[in-house]
Amino acid sequence: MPELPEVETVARGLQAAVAGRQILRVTLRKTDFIDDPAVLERELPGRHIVRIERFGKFMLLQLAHRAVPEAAVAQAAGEQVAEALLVHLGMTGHLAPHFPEQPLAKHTHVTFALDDGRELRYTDARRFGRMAYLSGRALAEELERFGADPLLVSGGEFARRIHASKARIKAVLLDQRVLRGVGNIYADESLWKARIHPTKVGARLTPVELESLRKELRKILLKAIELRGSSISDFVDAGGIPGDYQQHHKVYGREGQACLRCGAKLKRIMVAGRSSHFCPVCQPAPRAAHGRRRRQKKKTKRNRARTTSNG
DNA sequence: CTCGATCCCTGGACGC
DNA sequence: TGCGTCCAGGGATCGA
Repeated sequence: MPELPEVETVARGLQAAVAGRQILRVTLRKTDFIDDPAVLERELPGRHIVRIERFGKFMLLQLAHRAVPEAAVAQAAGEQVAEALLVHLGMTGHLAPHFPEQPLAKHTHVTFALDDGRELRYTDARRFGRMAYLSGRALAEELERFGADPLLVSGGEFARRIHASKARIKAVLLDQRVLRGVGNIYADESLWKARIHPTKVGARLTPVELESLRKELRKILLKAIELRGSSISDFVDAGGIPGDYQQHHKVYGREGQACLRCGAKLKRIMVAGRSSHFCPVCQPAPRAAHGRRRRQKKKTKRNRARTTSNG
């Protein structure tokens, strides 16, 4: 299941393989995962793929009407992208270049014919992915929906974002509006490393927990990128090669096995509709959320000045 | 704002 | 061998 490290791996592979190429033709088959198929057919032929980068769990294929010299691309890095093809791999999406004589894989739904004779093919058995051509204001607005990149976010911003949520930390980590790119595997792995129970409320994390979580999450993501992602189910990179990080999973998929830190039996529970793997000893359960009586003796009413407002 | 439930979709695991 | 059932989960959506 592609999360940040897997998408980063694919994006890097595509950057090396097809950046600079021109799209000549677009062939669509099933299209229910495409925002507006007609727009793809109308806009993409003739476009040049300037650069491919990752944005959260999306790949951004930056496009232009004419070829852009490499030096100019490097110089423009980080600037506002004018137009792009957004590709989300969902659970089973693959995007990779092929030679036209290679047989079409099952569930190939989109083919881009390139100017060097190859084809960029998108396959997605379950079609949980998404594809959209966006430009200008619409593109900017789409990208603004997402939170901070967990590799780049500062300690202050990370703390502010997590602390702003009353949801359980597992749900917060999976919320793409808070952080972009974290999915189920890396959420569980980072919580285990930081010794935080998945049902602990985000707003109740201590400063120490927040900083530990940010640093461990970052380290885990970087290590996973280095190993080209986790290949469980059927993830492979743009060159068809699986990743190796699944060998390093400490809790994900290890329900019932021994915690590698304390030996306790790892557990799995559902949080926010997703299975969550954790160590019941290393990651102690938070105190019941409703246990907020006690201590109110005679303080009675202090300041009732809480704004009921919102934002 | 946050929650759970439901849906999307197919392949793989499992039981018989 | 084959069939039915359950499960995996990112994200959208809906009602509570």
